[in-house]
Amino acid sequence: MAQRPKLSTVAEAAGVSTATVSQVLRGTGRISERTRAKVLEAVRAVNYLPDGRAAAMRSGVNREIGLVLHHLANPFNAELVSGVSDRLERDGYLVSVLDSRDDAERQARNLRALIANMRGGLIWVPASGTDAATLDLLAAQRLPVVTFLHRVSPDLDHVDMDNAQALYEAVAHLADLGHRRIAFLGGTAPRAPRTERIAGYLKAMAECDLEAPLIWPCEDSRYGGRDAMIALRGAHPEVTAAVCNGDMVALGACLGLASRGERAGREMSVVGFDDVAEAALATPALTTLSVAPYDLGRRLAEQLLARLADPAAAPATLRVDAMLVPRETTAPPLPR
Amino acid sequence: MAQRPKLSTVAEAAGVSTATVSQVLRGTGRISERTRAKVLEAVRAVNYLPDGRAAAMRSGVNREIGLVLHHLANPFNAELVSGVSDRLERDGYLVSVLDSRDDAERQARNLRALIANMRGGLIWVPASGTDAATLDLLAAQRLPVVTFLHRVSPDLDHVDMDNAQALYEAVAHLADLGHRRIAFLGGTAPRAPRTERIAGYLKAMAECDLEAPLIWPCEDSRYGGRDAMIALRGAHPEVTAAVCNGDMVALGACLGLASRGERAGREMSVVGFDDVAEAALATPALTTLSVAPYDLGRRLAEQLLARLADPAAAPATLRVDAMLVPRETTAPPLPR
DNA sequence: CACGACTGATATATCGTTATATTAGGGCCA
DNA sequence: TGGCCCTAATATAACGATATATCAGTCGTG
Repeated sequence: MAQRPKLSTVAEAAGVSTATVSQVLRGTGRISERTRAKVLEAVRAVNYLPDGRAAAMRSGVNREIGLVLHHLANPFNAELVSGVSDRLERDGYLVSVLDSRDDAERQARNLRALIANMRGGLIWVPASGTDAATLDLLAAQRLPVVTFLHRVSPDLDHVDMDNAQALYEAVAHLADLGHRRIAFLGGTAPRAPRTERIAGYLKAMAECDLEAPLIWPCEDSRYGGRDAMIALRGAHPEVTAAVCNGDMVALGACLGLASRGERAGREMSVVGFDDVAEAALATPALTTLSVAPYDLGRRLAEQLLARLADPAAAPATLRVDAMLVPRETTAPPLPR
Repeated sequence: MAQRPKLSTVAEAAGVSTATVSQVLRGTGRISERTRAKVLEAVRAVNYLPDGRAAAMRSGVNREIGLVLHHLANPFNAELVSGVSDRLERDGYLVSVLDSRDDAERQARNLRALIANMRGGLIWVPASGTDAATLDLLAAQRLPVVTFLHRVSPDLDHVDMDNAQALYEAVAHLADLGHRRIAFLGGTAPRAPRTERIAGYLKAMAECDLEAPLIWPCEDSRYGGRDAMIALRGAHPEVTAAVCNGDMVALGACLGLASRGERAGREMSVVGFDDVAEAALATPALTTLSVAPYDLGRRLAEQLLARLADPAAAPATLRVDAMLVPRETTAPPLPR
C-alpha cells in the first residue's frame, strides 16, 4: 500500500503542479474554476490531509497551542480545558493538554517537549516548585504564554482570581450567619493562592470583629480534609465554621463530620473554593466560592489570542472575581 | 531581541558548521572532545532547543503521540492519562491529550487536527457516533492506532475490558449475599460496553437462578443515577440491589437513596463500575468493579509501542479483567 | 616520498509545504 | 502585427533540521 498522501500525490492525481494544489487549498493566487474542482476532487480521492508541520515551518504560523496543567484529575481543570479549547478551536487552533501532576520536573520536561515541537503559544497553570531554568528556557523561545493561578514571572501575561476578596466574602457570609469562631482549613505550602486566601481570611476576621483566627493546615485532598476536620473537632470544639482551601478539602471535611455522626450545615458550617461539579450534588450540597472554570478558560484563551495578535504589548494581568454560592453546608451556628 | 535560536545560531556561536552541531547533539559521526565541549557550551549559552518538527520531517521519526478521550472530566480518564503518559514518556514520547466530550463532530475535528500536525501514533477512546468517514481518513494516513473501550474497526489494535465477566462477578457477589431481585441501572445507548455488561448481567441472573431481570436505563451521570434510583425505589420497592453502568451512576444512586432517608448497603445494595478515586472515599464507600485505570493506560501505551515497532503485525486485541472491590455499599438484604 | 587508511570537520541534498518570481498564452488596442 | 496587459499556471527557493557524501589533514608504512 501507498504511503501517506502528500501534496505531490494530489498534484499527480489531478495532473497539475504542487504549487497549484497548494494555492487551491489555501485559496490564494488565481485559479480557474475548472482546475479548482479537479484538485478538490483529487484531494478527496486520495484522502489527503496536509502536513501541518511542513506548512507551519514554511509559513511561520503555528496553530497549535499547549495547555500545561498542574493537576488534570481535578474536575475543575477539566472544565477549564473545555473553556480554553472551545474558544481556541473557534479560531482554528488545536489545543493539546499536558498534565504535570504537580511535579516540577515533569512539568519542565513537558514544557521542553512542547517548545521542541513548536507549539505556537502556551497556557500554563504552573506547578509548585517551578524553577528559574525553566523560565529562562521559555523566555529564550519568545513563546506567547499566559499563566493562571500562580504567577511565575512579571514578563508573562497572567490571569488570577481574587483570592483575598473571595475569602473575605466567605468569612463575612459566615459572620452574618452569626459565627464568631471561624477556622481556615487546608494547604501547607506558602504559595501564592493560599497565602492570598489567608490574607483575605485574616482581614475579614479582623474587620468583622471576630474571635482569634485559627489556621489549620492539611493536604489539599479529600483525605486531608476529612482527617483535618476530625482532628480540628477534637482539638477546638468551640470552632463553629471553616473556610477551606478548595472544594476537595471541604468535601473531605464534610466526610469527617459525617464520620463523627455530625453534619455540615448543622454542627459546623463549611465553605469550599472552586465549585467543582460535585459540590452542587453532594449531600449536603456544598457552599463554595465559584470562579466558573469554563468562563475562566475562555478568558485565558482570549488573553492568549490577544498576545498572539500583538506580541509586543505590555504584559497584562487579568483578575477574575470569585462569587459566593450559598448552599446547604452553611447555616447559623447551633445554640450552645 | 533575537528570534528563537536555531541550529545555525549555535553553529555561529561555537564557530563550527551546522552539521557539526547536529552531530554533537545526536551523538552521531566523529567529533573531537574539544569541539563537542565547545558546541555544548554554545547550546547552553543561547538556550537552544531543537525544532522537533523540522527534525521529524527530515528524519521521518515522530515522538509525538495523541491521546483522544471521549470524556476527560471523568477522574477515571485522568488516571488513564497518567498511565499512558508515564509509559510513553519513558521512551521519550510526548503525549498530548484531546477531549472530544462525547461529541462525534468535535472528535472528528480533533483527529484531523492531530493527523495534520503529524502525531506519530494515536491512543483513542472513541466517542459514540463515530462515523465511517473519520475511520477512512485515519486508515488513509496509516497511523498506528490503539483504541480502548469501544471497538470501531477490526483493523485497529484494541484493548478492552471484559465487561460481561465483570458484571457476572458483580451479580454473583450480590447473589452470594442473598439478593434475589437485582436491577441493572444506567446507560441508554445500545453501545458495546453497555450491551456486553447487560449480557453478563443477564447471564448471571439466569445461571444464579434469580428473579426476572430488570434493566433501568438512565443518563450516565450522578444526576442520572440519583433520579433513576429515586424512580426505581418508587416503582419497584421489591428490588434489593442494583449493578450500575459506571461509578458516577452508582454514586448518584447512593445520593438518591440518601435523599429518601435510605442508605446504600442497608435498604439497597449498589455496585459501581470503574473504581474512580472517589469511590473509596464516599460515605458509604462504594463497592465497585475496578480496572485499575493507571495500569490500563500503561498497557495501552505498550500496545502502541508494539505497533510502532512492528507496523505490519496483525491487529491485536487485549482484554483486561475487571475485579470486584467489595466495600460498604453491598451487604445482605434487610429481612422483609 | 607516494599511497592508503583514518580522523574530524564541512558541503549538500532532502523532508513536505508555502511564498514569490516567472512563464506561457490569449485578448485588446494602436 | 507588434506591444502591452491580464490570467492561469509552473518553477524555484526557502523553512530548520538530519543523512550522506565529500573533503582536508595527519599518520603510518613499504
